[in-house]
Order: sequence, then structure tokens, then C-alpha cells
Amino acid sequence: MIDLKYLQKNFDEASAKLIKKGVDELTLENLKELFKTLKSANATLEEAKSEQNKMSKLFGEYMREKKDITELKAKVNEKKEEIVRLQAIAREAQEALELVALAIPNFPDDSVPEGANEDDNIELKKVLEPRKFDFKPKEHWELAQINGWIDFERGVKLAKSRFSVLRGEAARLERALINFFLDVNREKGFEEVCVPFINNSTMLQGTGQLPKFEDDLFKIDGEDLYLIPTAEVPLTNLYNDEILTSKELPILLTGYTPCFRKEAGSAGRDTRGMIRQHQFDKVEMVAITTPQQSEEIFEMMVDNASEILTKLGLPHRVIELCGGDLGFSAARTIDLEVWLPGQDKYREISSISNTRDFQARRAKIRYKDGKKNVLVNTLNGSALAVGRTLVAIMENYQNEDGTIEIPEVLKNYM
RNA sequence: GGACAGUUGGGUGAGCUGGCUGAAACCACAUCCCUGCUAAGGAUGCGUACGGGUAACUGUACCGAGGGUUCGAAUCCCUCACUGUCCGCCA
Repeated sequence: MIDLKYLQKNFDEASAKLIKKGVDELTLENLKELFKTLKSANATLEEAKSEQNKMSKLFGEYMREKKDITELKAKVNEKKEEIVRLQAIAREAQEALELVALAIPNFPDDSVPEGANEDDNIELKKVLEPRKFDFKPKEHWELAQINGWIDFERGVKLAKSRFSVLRGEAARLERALINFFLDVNREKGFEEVCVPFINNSTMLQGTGQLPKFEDDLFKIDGEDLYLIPTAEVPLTNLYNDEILTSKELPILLTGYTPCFRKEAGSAGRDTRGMIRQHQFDKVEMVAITTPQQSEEIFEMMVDNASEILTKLGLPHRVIELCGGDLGFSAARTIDLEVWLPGQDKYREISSISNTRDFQARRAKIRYKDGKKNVLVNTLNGSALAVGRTLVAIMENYQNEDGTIEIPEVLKNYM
């Protein structure tokens, strides 16, 4: 949730920022009006209540002094009707505002480049030179077939399309990667946590998946529960509605979870292979920081994810997302894209975002700064997406006969 | 899933024969004082959210959530959620 007071006071500046992210000015104009309406509705309501409270307090006095209360009672009853009316108005204003406000994305940082979509993203650097093959590198699904690593058909049978089964060495490699990632993260100071893979709607709203992106989520029938689309949800919301002390910050968390996404709207994209699945494993980093710390921690998280790829010997590049490609909650995002020789392109394998206080405002995560309660900054990033790493290893470490080498650092984990 | 008990501020925990309780007390925390040496003593402050005010301060709401009764509810009633215990079931 954006800071509505800021929007109201610095409307032109705020709308300029949000336009960068593709929000039209009319929506913002509307939002500003709704906020104003709510404020005045609340003011009149509170005034009426104040009067009524004062009158009510008199009853105690009157009773003790044995005075006649019939007149007072009539007056209070009159006020009461007015309050009921004002209450309805205030509530309507509140609901109308929330409907719009919760659907407004975060402000991008000033440093975020202008741009409409991924074509306008900026490559910051490349790490590691892609290997030269003296044969035509295969795509991972061919390799999967040759090695018997991925059983796409039976995954579909068990669930539906976009589900798959890892077998044998691939299953072991998946597990090895998870352990390897968690270990590296822990060495960097992240506390390892193991969390529920199902969260309730309050938490999903806290991190921004709800209410706007409900279609992307798997919901548990008849319950107020959803399968998590990323560990960012449980990790960040670990501190939902809490007031932390400044001493505790920064809080660095890492956790492995499967992630469940409906992938609504990506029909036809990446249908082949396991680049885009309804269920995939991911090791996530989450940081809860003061506003002052968040920049430095952000850099650290990017470096960490990049280092992991480097340790695995996977060529990748670092991409700064432009305003138009930025996610809903993000103020700034850096993507890591790994080289896939079979596909002959770089593909996203990690996305590290600073949401500033956007999620904190929704999730009510604050810390005590002296006497004041201040919203924390929350950051999240993959380190890394496990399934895509597996794909990257398959394609980068393939031999001409389709067999696959295991990266050196993983040998202790297999 | 069934039965009973509970859910109060950062924590422990009173209040629950309805008004003077936004909430005692204790702990934690913050500032100051004393003392001097690492542990203790004293004073004051200290819930959250939103609004008004330069500020002191002040208004409204919140005692698990949502409804209801009442002029007035932490206190009474209803529904739901959660926690605990016993039973059932089970990794």
C-alpha cells in the first residue's frame, strides 16, 4: 500500500512516479478524492460521537444525584440516529478507498529507469563467459528424456499440465541444490526457517498478492487458505502486525518452499519443459530492515545470488528492471538471468526486490525508532529458483552424448 | 470431529455484580539521578491506529474477530476463529 498522505500532499510528484509504473492519472485523481471524502466523513462522525459520549457520561452523574433523565435520554436517542447515518457514510467511504488503494502498485525508486516493458530493462553486467560447444547443445527436455530425469507425462497424469516428476539423479540433484543454497545463505547470515506452505488471506494481502492477483493463486476450497506462490509470503509475514525493536534489525531469513502458481495469463508460454510449472521449488531470501539499511542489504542479496550462480559455474547477467516491468510491490528489482545454451538465451533465475515500506504498510510491520513506530523495509529475492537451476545445469553441463556432468560444488551434496 | 476451559497493552496478569478502566500490579523498555564497577538502588515516562494542533495537548476507535442488547460494554447475549485439556484420529 502506498502512503496516501504523501499522495495527497504531493500529488504531482506521486503521480509522476506511478505513471512510470503504468498507472493512469485518472485512477490517482479518484484515489485522492476518495481519501479526502473518507477524512471528512470520519471527522463529522467522530465529532458526533464525541458529543454523544459526553452526554452518555452524564447519565452516571444524573443517576447518582437522582435527577430526571427522560429529557437527556431523548436527546441522546436523537444523536444516535444521526450517528448511525454518519457511520454508514464513513464505512462506504472506507470501503471505496480500500478497493482502489489496495490495487495501486508501489512507487518505483527514482533511480529506476523509464520503460514500458522488458525490452527497456538495462543490463548491468555479465558474469562468466558462456561455454563454447563443439556440438549443438540440446534443450533441457531432450536431455531430460535421454537421461530419464524428468517424467512430464506422469506429472500431468498425477495433477494436470505444467506438473512434472523428477526421477533418480534429477531428484537427487534438486535436493542437493536446495541444501547447497540454504547453506550458502546461512553462511551469509540468513537464518534458516521452515514455514507453512499454506497461508491465509491476510498474509497474502500483506505481501501484495491479494486482492489484485487472486487468479494467480491456488485456493483451498472452503477455507480462507492459499498455497503460497513464493516463500516471500510466509517469510515476510512472519512479522505481520508486529512491532520490532531496532536492535533486532536487520532480520535476514532464508527458507526453502515449493511455490504454487496458476500461471493465469501465460497460456502458450514455455509450455515445453519445466521452465514454467504450477509447482516449483525455490530457496528464498527475505530481509526486514530499517529504511537506512535496506539499500546495502539489497546489494548484498543481489551479490549473494550472483555468487551462487558463479559457484555453480553458470554464466549469467544482471538486469535492472525498468518501471514498466517492475512487479506490483517492488520499488526496485534486479533480475539475474542464467544462460541456457539449449535455448540460446538468458532466462530469469532470480529476482531480487526492495519493496521499501509498501508491504510493511499492508502487513503492519514496524519497529520502534526511539519513541516512534516506523514502518520497516522489506526485501525479497530468490537464491535461487531450484527447478530453473536444474535446467541451467543440464544445458550448461551437457556432453555431446546427452549425459550431464555434476558441478564441482555439488559433489559433496550428492 | 466431540466435550469443557480460555483469548486483556511488548511480556506476565487483575478487572468481567455494565458508567469514575484504555485498562491495576509486576516485568521489559527509554531517559535521568545515585553508586562505582558489571550487578544493584531511586525518579519519571511508556499500548496501537486514524484525525486536529507549531507544540503542550486533544478527538475517535480498539481488551481474539464480527454482530447484537443498552443512553452507555473489556464487562451481558449470539456467531466465528484461535489456544489449552480430555476423547476420537493420525506422520
